[in-house]
Amino acid sequence: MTASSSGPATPGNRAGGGGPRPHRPTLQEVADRAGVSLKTASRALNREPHVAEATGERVRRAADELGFRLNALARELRSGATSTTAGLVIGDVGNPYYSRIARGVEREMDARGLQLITSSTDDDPERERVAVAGLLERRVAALLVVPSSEDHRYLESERAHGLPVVFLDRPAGHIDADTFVLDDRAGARAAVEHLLKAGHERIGLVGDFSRLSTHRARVAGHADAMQAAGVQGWETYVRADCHDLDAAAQGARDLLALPEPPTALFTTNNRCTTGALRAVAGLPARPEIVGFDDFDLADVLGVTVVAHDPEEMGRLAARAALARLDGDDSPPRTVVLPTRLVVRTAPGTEPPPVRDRPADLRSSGPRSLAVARPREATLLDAEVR
Amino acid sequence: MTASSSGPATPGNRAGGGGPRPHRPTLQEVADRAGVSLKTASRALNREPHVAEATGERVRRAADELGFRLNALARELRSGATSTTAGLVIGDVGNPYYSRIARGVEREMDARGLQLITSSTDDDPERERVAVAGLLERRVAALLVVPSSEDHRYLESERAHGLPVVFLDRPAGHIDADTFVLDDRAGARAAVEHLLKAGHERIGLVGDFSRLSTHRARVAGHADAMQAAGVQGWETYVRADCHDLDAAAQGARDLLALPEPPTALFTTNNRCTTGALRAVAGLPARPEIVGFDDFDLADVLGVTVVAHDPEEMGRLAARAALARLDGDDSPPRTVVLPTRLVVRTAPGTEPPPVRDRPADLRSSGPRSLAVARPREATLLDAEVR
DNA sequence: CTGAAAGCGCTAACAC
DNA sequence: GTGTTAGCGCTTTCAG
Repeated sequence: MTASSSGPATPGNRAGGGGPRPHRPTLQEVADRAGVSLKTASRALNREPHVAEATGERVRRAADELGFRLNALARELRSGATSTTAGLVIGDVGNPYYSRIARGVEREMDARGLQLITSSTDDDPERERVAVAGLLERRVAALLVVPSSEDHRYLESERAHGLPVVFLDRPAGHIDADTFVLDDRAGARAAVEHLLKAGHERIGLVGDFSRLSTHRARVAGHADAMQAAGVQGWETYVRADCHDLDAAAQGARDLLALPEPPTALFTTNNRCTTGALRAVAGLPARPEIVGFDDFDLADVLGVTVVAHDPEEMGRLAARAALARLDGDDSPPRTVVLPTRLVVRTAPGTEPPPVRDRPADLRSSGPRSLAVARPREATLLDAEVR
Repeated sequence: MTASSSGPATPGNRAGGGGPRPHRPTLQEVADRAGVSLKTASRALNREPHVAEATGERVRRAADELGFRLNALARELRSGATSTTAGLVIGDVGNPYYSRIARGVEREMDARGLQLITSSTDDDPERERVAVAGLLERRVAALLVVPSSEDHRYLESERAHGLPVVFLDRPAGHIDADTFVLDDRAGARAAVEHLLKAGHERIGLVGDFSRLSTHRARVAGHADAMQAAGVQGWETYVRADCHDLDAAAQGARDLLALPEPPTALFTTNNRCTTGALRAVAGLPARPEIVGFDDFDLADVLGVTVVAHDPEEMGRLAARAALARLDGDDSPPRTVVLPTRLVVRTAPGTEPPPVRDRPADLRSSGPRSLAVARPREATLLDAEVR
């Protein structure tokens, strides 16, 4: 897409030229104009007590006339070690999953008067490092991170210096800090058990980067279900490293092109689900799809999903960080948030017949509203394949 | 959703208690430890020239040992009027439309070394005011705003003080500043003409808050098409103020419950489209839907949309802001980005027969890749209903 | 190549 | 209720 514009662009002289950049008024100038001391002006503008009504009014008028704004940089430098910002490092704000996390975090921080600086890393460990460094220099009051890297020892000293550090979505490496994750393994297991109960045996898996712990945990859950059902050779049907829609669609197509193609797919996140749905759209024999992550049109499309609430995860993580700021010095905890299998039927599609399965499988139906058990970072252990 | 956690929360003493908050090392301490002056330490850590290799190395080692981080607040306070942050004010990061804008802005700012502070306003003018004030105090290097309020004169003095201010998605009020908007009116007109050409006459409209200029412009485009086709009484089929999915679904249901229900719907943004799709899912006679904004599963669902690229809009706006920072002092411009009608057919659905329409209508088909014409904020004039 | 002094804009701590 | 003094942590300026 291109666009026309109604004015020619001037090359521009580097380093903040651009016409006369007028002077920004300082507090001292406001004070002078109002005929008071610097400190009185400060008090008036910060609406501190012990300022006469008339004086305060005069100062505020002077400030308005000058177009004055308090300088938060100076205020925060002077009055403490941390700024009134919080930092959030995620994979990609453009991805609905992360953007809902961001929304939840933002709401809580906003309620506390903190503005949120968000950085997307595209799940690149190096970019995570750079983003975090920037936030630390900026003296954020709290730091929330969806880890891409494997080792977060570099944040240990920050924690020791009193910075609240909270991890989301994936456990951090080699650091003992507050962490909020989903019950990836149980959620995935429930999804695959659902497909097994519906009579499927050749169940394909389309997943994200294999280096991501969430991916590994979800594959582990898939394996749990398959092994419990006594299904062999499921590893053939696993396609990982599908990080975008096209890769996911291709992964799904590859699976369906196998000599004995899968009759169902488990897609391990929202992008994989969308990609797979594209791949199977219009196919005569559309395989059944169960996806991890709920999405807006899943009900319309009748797609069964492993649902959870990313915004809530963001809120909880933010609240934990704020509690630390308020002096909570209890030991770091890992909170495992439950998932919920939401079974849906494609419109105009008869649900496939449910074949009888062994009892051990039948007993473990959808984990509706399962209560999370605390688990200490065991998700990292999910080593499968 | 609830979750259990593995540790009790302590109420916490206000104001940054939380165990012994150790001292954060300063540059002076690093310098002392390395046995150099403060200024030499500064030069070494900022990798400025004129520092002996050995000296630099010694300083950086001392910094590492102390866990030192430069303080961006202090640096930026000392070295200029603006920080290395940029501000973005949008409706809701959790909404894919805005989050893609945010992504585009973030990419450009990141390339320039600016971190992005994002605030969601829920399209509330008062919250816009508060968010902007916070960003200004923080001395953001540039400010990008999706306007919720009607009057942005309060930003004129900031612009005069040299702050690049750019508006996105909707024109600002009473201020002459760079603006990037969509060709809402033409896009809407193309959408409705498409439906008219397909033989529909009773075309419902489900839209957002009527106070939003984008809504008004899209209704105007709807009106353009209806009037050109000589269709009367279309106003009966307009439902506005559907700001969330439920409201949109309800709006669609209301329309379909009319004595003479519409046979097609034009939904004026992604939320309205999703809501309407929910409302019509499973209906025996599903009305045809054309939506403003493309979305991930539109192809799978076979929904015709008015497509455009929010991320690109974000990038362009960010680039314009950065150009101003680099001294571009050309007159403010308004860039109208084109939309593109993407026609899709629902899977398993025969496209409805195309009735013959008057020639004036046939001549104005889908505006595929229409080139935008510059327009000076005329979108605000879209007064319909 | 290195250092000493000054001060960015504001608030803390104490006067008065 | 108001003013004075000092200084947050760093970079700038100017000397060596």
